[in-house]
Amino acid sequence: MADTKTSETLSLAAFLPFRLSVLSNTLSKRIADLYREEFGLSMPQWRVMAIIGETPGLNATDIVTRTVMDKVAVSRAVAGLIEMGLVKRNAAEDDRRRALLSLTAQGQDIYARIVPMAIAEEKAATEAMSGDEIAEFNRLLGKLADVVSPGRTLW
Amino acid sequence: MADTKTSETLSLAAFLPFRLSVLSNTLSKRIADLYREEFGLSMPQWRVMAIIGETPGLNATDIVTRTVMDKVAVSRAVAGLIEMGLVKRNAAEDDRRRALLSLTAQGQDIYARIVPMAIAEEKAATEAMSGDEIAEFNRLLGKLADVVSPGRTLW
DNA sequence: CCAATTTAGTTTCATGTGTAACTAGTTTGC
DNA sequence: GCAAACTAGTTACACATGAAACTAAATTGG
Repeated sequence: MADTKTSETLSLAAFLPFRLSVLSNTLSKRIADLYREEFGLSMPQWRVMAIIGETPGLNATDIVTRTVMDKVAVSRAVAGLIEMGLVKRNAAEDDRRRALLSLTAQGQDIYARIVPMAIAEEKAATEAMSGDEIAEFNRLLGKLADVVSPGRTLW
Repeated sequence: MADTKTSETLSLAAFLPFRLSVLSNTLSKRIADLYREEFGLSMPQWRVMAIIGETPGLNATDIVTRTVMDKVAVSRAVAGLIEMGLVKRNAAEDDRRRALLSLTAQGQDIYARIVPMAIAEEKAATEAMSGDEIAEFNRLLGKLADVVSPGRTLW
């Protein structure tokens, strides 16, 4: 049976993982540039600050699970932030391996200045959508995330 | 007026650029691992193959604009694919700087084997959504992309 | 108790990635 | 018709990233 194999072709431009990747990378890069210019923070550093600002007293391992960042990336980001004087560590009393992290006064200042910028970025990106559409998009994003990383339903 | 600045906090887990980034990176990594194990292709290499398979006869610059990849990344991916014998180049007659790219027979074989895998990945990721939801998600993704990179409405 | 194992976090090393400088070919305009 | 400017693609370099090995502290079990 000469079932001529008309090799199927894929439209990359319509391929969901590709579209997601392009959008996400463009957006991330834009935000990263902004924070780097404005505050000298890398994207990993900003993520770490964002988490500590939101929930002070976490240790590095907590940050790894919450930010889905690599262990090494977190370690380096924290080291940089401490050097910049934005974050401080306090050894946990019960377990001296664990270092509890929090923002310094200076770190809180910067955090307070970044948060509105972050919110503005998000608002700018979604400006073409109605409130309902944004909610729906977030809901569907959750469905995707849930299939792709089932464990991570912590949030 | 002592307007005590109760520094606002941001929920990283609900922050759209963050959620997009985590989802996209998880998905990309999964697909990248698959292609690397199965075919020894890096993600940039797979993207280049996908574009050439879809539209043979493009040159590197075309690929840059269509894949939103870096010039250098494309150059390196193409070099690797040629070395593997999956892609061939033919200098354009009218402009000898431009190298027109197409898949070799072997390249087409691999392409034909990857396409169904890619489609299956996409299907798996969207399995929790109805057809309408998928369509809606894509539509809203387009709205976001359109705001974030206005030029790129080529597709 | 204390040796063996586990866990928190860092350092090392090998690889990937982007910016900038470069080479080669083409177009422009005088 | 050719110097200057431009474009396609590659190479070099500097930096970012992640896996694996490592250090130090804590837990486990015998």
